[in-house]
Amino acid sequence: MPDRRIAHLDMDAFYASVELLRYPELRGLPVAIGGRRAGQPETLPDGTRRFARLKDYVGRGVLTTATYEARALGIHSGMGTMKAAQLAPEAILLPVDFDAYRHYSRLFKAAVAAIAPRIEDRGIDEIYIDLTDVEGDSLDLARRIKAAVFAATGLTCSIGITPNKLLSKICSDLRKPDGITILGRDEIPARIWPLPVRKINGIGPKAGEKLAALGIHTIGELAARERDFLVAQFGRGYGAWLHDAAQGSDERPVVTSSEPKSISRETTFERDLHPRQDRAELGAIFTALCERVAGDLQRKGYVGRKVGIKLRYDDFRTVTRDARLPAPTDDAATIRRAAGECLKRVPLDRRLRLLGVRLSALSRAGAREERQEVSPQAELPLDPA
DNA sequence: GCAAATGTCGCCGTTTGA
DNA sequence: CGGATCAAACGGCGACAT
Repeated sequence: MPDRRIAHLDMDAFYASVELLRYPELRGLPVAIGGRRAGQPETLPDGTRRFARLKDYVGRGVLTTATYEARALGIHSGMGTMKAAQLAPEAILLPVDFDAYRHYSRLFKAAVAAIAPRIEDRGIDEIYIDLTDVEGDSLDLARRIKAAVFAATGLTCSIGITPNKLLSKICSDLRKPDGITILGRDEIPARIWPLPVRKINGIGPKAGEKLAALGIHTIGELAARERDFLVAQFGRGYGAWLHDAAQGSDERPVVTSSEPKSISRETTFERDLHPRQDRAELGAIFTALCERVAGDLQRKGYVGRKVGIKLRYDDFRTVTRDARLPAPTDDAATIRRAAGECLKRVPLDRRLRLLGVRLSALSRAGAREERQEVSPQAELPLDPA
């Protein structure tokens, strides 16, 4: 099996960059994008716009993106908006507009597809591209793809090209923004091994901390460990995977189509709510979540057979419960009843900050389920009767 | 008195079917 | 009739990702 040629493309500060397309006067300024009703910009009679500042924000939201100017001030995605406001009170704050981001997402993906059709979707702002059978030099292709994306959207991206997804994902991040990084197997020791283990997609906070406790900080240090040692520390599956990843080996194919496994809605309340004191309010929120999930299912044409709930207590502990339905559904009232049953199985002795509803075990709504085998009577070999 | 929303996957203990 | 067994399914949950 000859080496593949896989690209990972990552849009630069995607949400923020889309916002800059419509508010060009913000270019060069620190700008952060935050959830909910972060103040909509207001247009003055003379046509100039007034923007909300981070310091004006009150609430419990987090930032989803920030421009590179804002990042220079210590702001990053996932950071509490209130906390970011302390670091950069004068930075501009904009609300998210997912419809706009989805629009530009489609545009950039279509532009890439015109050059290389084997694309794996990885969320709204990144993709893997299988370039193995595409004509042309890697650097040339990277330039062509970036030019096509810019022509279609006015947005820049960063690209890594290597023999597999693992390495390409690392590389697309090495020269950001607007960068290209091409790397062959022979360059792994020099370019990959010096990097921190956390650069590997799949090593998160927990594994990173455990590795650090073992004195393993760089990918090279991980690569130097015996496979058996890692298996002993992390278990058969994950230990072996860590070993392979550190060597830069990864055979996962580029997957060009997939079906959703679950559809969910969740919400964090303005303030923590008490299951008894705020019963009515919680009930209304719960019902609304079920209606929204049902709407999502219907719009996307799915029915689900498993209903699940998720709740987060005021101390941030999270619990889930789910239950199988007798038949798949996309009906809000049916979902609401099942979710209510799940809720009864969970201790409701303290305040809640979040509630969520999920449907899984999905199937397409259109295709009339072929009847389940229903002849339990016929096969009870343990019953001599 | 704080840390969003949505989704996937793997592990593990328990239940169930045979 | 009861016990033992094994695999699949289920349910809870943590880790990780964007």
